[in-house]
Amino acid sequence: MKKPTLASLAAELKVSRQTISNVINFPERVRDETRARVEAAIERSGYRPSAAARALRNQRAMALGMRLSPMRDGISGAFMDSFMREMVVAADRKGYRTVVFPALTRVEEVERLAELLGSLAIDACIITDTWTDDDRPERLQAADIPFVAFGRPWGREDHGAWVDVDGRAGAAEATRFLVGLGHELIGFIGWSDGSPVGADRKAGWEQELGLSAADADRLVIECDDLFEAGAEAMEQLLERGVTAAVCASDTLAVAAETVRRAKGMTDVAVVGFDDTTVSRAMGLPSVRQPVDEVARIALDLLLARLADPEAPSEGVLVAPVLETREG
Amino acid sequence: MKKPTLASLAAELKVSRQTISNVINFPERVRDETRARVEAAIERSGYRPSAAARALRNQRAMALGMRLSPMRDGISGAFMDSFMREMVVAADRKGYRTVVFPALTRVEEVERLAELLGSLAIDACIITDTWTDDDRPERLQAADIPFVAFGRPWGREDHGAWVDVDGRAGAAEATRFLVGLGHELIGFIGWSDGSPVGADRKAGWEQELGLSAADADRLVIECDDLFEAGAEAMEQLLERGVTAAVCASDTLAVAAETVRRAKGMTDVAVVGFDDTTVSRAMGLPSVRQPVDEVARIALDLLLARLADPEAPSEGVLVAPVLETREG
DNA sequence: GCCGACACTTTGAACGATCCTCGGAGGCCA
DNA sequence: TGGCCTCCGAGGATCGTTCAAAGTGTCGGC
Repeated sequence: MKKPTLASLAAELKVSRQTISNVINFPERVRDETRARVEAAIERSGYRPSAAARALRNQRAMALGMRLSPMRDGISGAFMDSFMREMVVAADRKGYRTVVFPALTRVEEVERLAELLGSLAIDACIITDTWTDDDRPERLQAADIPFVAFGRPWGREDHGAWVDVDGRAGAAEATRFLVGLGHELIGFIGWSDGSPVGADRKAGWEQELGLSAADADRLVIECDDLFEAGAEAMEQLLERGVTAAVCASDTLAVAAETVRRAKGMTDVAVVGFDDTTVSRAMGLPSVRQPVDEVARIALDLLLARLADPEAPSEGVLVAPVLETREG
Repeated sequence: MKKPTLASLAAELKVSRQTISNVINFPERVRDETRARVEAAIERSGYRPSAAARALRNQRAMALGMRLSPMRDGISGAFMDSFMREMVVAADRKGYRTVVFPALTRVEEVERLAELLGSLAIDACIITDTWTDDDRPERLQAADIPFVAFGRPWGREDHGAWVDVDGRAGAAEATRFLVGLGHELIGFIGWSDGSPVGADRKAGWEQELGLSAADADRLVIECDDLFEAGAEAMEQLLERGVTAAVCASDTLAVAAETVRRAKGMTDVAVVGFDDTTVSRAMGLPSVRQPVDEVARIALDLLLARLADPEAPSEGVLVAPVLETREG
């Protein structure tokens, strides 16, 4: 028993290929009785349209490409994985498959995407982890590769379509939460890697407290996004009299919280970022990035672009949510 | 400037399509001079063979399918993600793309795979997280879907091709390591979910110590794979006089280590499982599953199966490595 | 000078789905 | 009854690649 095709099914049912094709793609064009008969035959035979033939004929792969983001250190490292999950789910709902591929550098990423698009294996792509002066957007535009970015155009003019989470607002909300708990000296533990995302979060904290530059400097510690470094940073902040800390990641927050617990300081509070399983398990407040919403919006932007390549590209900023772990 | 195809390139170079095809697929069939000319033209024009047309003609998608494993709790949750990474890298090296898709249940996973295979979007698949009485292997066999499993056939007879890591040997090695450090009362913190993987690791510890059933019971605590539960378990083990603990995961091990540090017990030791970034950062010994090797072997088995569907299926057990964090 | 051997190269025919054009059946109105 | 329109379906052409088979041209041997 060979795999059924449009032609074989058509011969069997004594209708034309076109009729079956219509049943699948434009059911309203076919008479009810015929449609029912064809649908039954499709069901019975287990016929599945060949994605390859479709792609060839329609010049549409119905697939999206996405680089497998490199392994990250720390507890928050799984964050991009969860975004990828949501992206794949969203694409799936719209009938798009997702092709993942490895790449060591941004340049290689763009090369691979060009290859996949050129060979009609994907129609468009999603890029993540935009950075200051990231040149992928312009490379992709130059190569005519439709894309959407998770991450805004840090220091760029035109950047194509993008979605991002307002980290500044999230950090500000976390800070307000701590102020609401009665804290007055609230520190910030951030990243020392020059990440624009980290700078944005720090800005939210700073803005909310309206600190003088000198005070801000005293209350900030920037370090690697690692457990040990975070613990060290918390020790230092506590020595400086701080009673609460906003952290740029859950990795740092979990470390800070561990220090707090070790010292039994029940009047000290910590807020993290990314709402990871670990902070959730520890009952640690954390700023959640709504990845599902981000993925949905990103996909909508991408599909809009595919539908009308001439349309101007948009950027969307999504508000994060502080999970306070209360009631 | 449209996208070049075999035919357009051939016309431009005044050679036939087949010649260009040969340059790409069987370079030795083409005269050196012609080949050089064609290669230059390919380079210059940026020609890329259409994956869709190839798949259609060859009835080979040159792609593998893999379910996006559901989000896991805990620090070790990222483990399957790292396996997926290695799998994608290995496939890529052999010229295979990887298509990922979501699925809520094992049954849905198999359905999606059948659909992808039927529509010529993939040629084969990889399944992970095999469980006691997992019926995916037989479903896949019934549907004639080539596959390889990461995970052995727990309680099954014929299971097709598989690769797994010898968790029992890993736990035994961890235990030997602790014995070598002079520990005599070594406990085990495991999972309470009935996982065969967990049982295997526990068996390795038990076997190495040659305990009586009563003693073993007293030295084992099984709980959820969560930080809080692991910390609680460690507290209890310490009360029972244990001086070292083998843990079924890094999540539990990090929790146990945190308890140890909080109590300042420098003569107590903990060993984890999965060699995650967190345990690495804490300098905690951990049993590493060589995912890259597993992925390579899994892919080899899968490709062998595709090359010769009649060949008997194999199972391979890979030895894990204890990372002692010493010099 | 003819033949076969050999090394390349070309041509036609698939792979399976969809677009496009066209034809037949039936209904409606004059 | 004839003309016209609508609704469905039929068949050819097409997407870009590769296989199979047939076609060129060159050379040596007899």
